[in-house]
Amino acid sequence: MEFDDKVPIYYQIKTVIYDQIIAGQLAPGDKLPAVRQLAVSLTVNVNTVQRALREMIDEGVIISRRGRGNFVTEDTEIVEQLKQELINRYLKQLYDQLHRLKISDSEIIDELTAYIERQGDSNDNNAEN
Amino acid sequence: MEFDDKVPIYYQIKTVIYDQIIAGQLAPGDKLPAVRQLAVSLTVNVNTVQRALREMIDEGVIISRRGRGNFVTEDTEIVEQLKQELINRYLKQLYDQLHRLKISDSEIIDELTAYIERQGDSNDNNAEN
DNA sequence: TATAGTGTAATAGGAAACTAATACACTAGA
DNA sequence: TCTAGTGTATTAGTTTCCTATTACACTATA
Repeated sequence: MEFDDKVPIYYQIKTVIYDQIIAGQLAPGDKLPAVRQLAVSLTVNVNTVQRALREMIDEGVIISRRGRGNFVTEDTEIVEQLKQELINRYLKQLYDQLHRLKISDSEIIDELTAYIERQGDSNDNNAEN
Repeated sequence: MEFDDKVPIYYQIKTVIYDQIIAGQLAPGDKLPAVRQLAVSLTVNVNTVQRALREMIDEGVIISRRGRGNFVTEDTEIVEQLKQELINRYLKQLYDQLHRLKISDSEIIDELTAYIERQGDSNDNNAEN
């Protein structure tokens, strides 16, 4: 997999897995691929995968069962909270970035709308989950 | 200044200065603070400032005059291009992030609108530059 | 009970970012 | 011409992230 060299790999792995959980590709209770398997498919060291998992386990999103595997929590409350937190983080990021450029609230929405009109043609209908 | 420990400091410095140029706090032709001064005010090493400047110089946004200082380019075309590039980069980032969560185009706009309604009260009118 | 599959831990080494310190090169002005 | 203010370069040392390797602990099952 390709990584952004400006951000720690372990952190990007965390993002990828969280995205999959929220997008539903990993449902509550699902077993994750084995750490050694993840390491191979991400072309990364096991320790790096482990570091990402460590944080997700500490946050309660992933449940680790020694000898069995890692699982997505069955607590849908936690998953929902994670989703809201991520959405909010992403929105805040954009809002702050554009505000620093002295772009007004209404312009921000206009810009995003225009961007989606431009780029979003082929993806206007893929949110049926 | 506070930095995000997930991103190299030199890169964040670059972002701050670009933001100031686009927001107009640094106009075309303006002289930047001396590198040693910047290092102090950012509580960072001179070399780190220099690394950020190096990239901006290479990109043509900053003009370096040995013995005199660093200046914002007077080529407003370059500044305008930079602005469009940054806006697009930020928008793409949000769009990709939310799409990975399987959020549809229209929902993205709804979410952003709601976010601004929530958070934007105190800043609804600060884009008069 | 042996073995394969799983998570976890620890050590050593390399690369990138950052700091610290020093020196050099150029410019402007007293 | 001297000096202060500026950008630039170099070297050495620290920290964080990442890799590689090896070992250990637990679980399920043949």
